[in-house]
Amino acid sequence: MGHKCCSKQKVKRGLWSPEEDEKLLNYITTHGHGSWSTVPKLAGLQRCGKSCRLRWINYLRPDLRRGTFSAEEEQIIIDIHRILGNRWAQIAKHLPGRTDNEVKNFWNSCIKKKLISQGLDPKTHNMIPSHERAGNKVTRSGATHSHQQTFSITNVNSKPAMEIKQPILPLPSTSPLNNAQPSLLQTVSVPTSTSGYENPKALMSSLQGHNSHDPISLFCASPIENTLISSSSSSSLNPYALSTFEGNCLWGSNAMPLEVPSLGELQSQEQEMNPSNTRMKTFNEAKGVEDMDVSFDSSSFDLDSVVSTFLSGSIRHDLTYVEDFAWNF
DNA sequence: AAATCTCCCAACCGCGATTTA
DNA sequence: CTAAATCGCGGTTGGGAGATT
Repeated sequence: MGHKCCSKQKVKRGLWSPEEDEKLLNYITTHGHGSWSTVPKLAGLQRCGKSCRLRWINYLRPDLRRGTFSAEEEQIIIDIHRILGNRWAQIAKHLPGRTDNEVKNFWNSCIKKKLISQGLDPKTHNMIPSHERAGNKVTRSGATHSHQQTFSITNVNSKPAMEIKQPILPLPSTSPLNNAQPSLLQTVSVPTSTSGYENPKALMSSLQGHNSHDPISLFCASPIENTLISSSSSSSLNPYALSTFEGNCLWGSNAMPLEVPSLGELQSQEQEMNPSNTRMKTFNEAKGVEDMDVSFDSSSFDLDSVVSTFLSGSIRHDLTYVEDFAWNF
């Protein structure tokens, strides 16, 4: 049975021969792929367009990196997976020259096992309770909350500061974040006057003065995150990790959801200040790096910018997070 | 040395989203 | 506006290579 998309023609399947690779490579380098469905015919291949596309993306593209993943790449995958879950394409975007397929395979064959051997649930990135760890069995539920220590961000109205005593998500002991940034485990005190939240810039300034190099704390405390968590777009996040957010961060024991501007409100503020600017800019874009496509629409929020910020903070310590966000508040 | 097992990765499949006619 | 075509993504599979028995 062939693919639906090319059921009319006879198509070859399975591994690609060097001759086929050459044909496809030659065709695309001279003509570009255009419509993938026409590529096989024009390139003289008995393959379906879908297969050609996959072969190009995963193997023939000249900008592919290939080879074993570095420790840094591995940590990036783990860090982003903790936030996004199995969003391989999104994760791969942060690893130049790597494909989603490659990242997925690497996760399934290596990282997953490594996390399990460290007693971590690869879905939630939380510790697996010892009684569930026997035989390396990883249960889908149950491991989520048990080893999470509660920390709270107190209600704006009840206390003058919020405290973050734990990283919002547990980091593996091997995480460079743990080594490089002991401040992760320190208390962060951030003035949380109402005006501070009405003016995101003020909040950012507060954060800049307090542990501004702490990605996790800022990740938790930023108005953007609060928006994410409290909006329907939270489905973009790793649902397992998200339960951690909900259980221990914003809706924890004595915590109340913070009153922060919604994304829409932030956008309109942005528009008021700079009406010609229809998009928010990421740090990368502002620096002229490849467009990361972080345009916003009314219903969803692209996590790339958050992840970029998260990563930039964990990798580069020479810039403040306020700079990294570059929200143009 | 042969048979069997295990692991890895390239490729396939199905589905939802987006684009096009 | 709608249906068809196309694209892109994530889950899964199957075969080859190396390890083990």
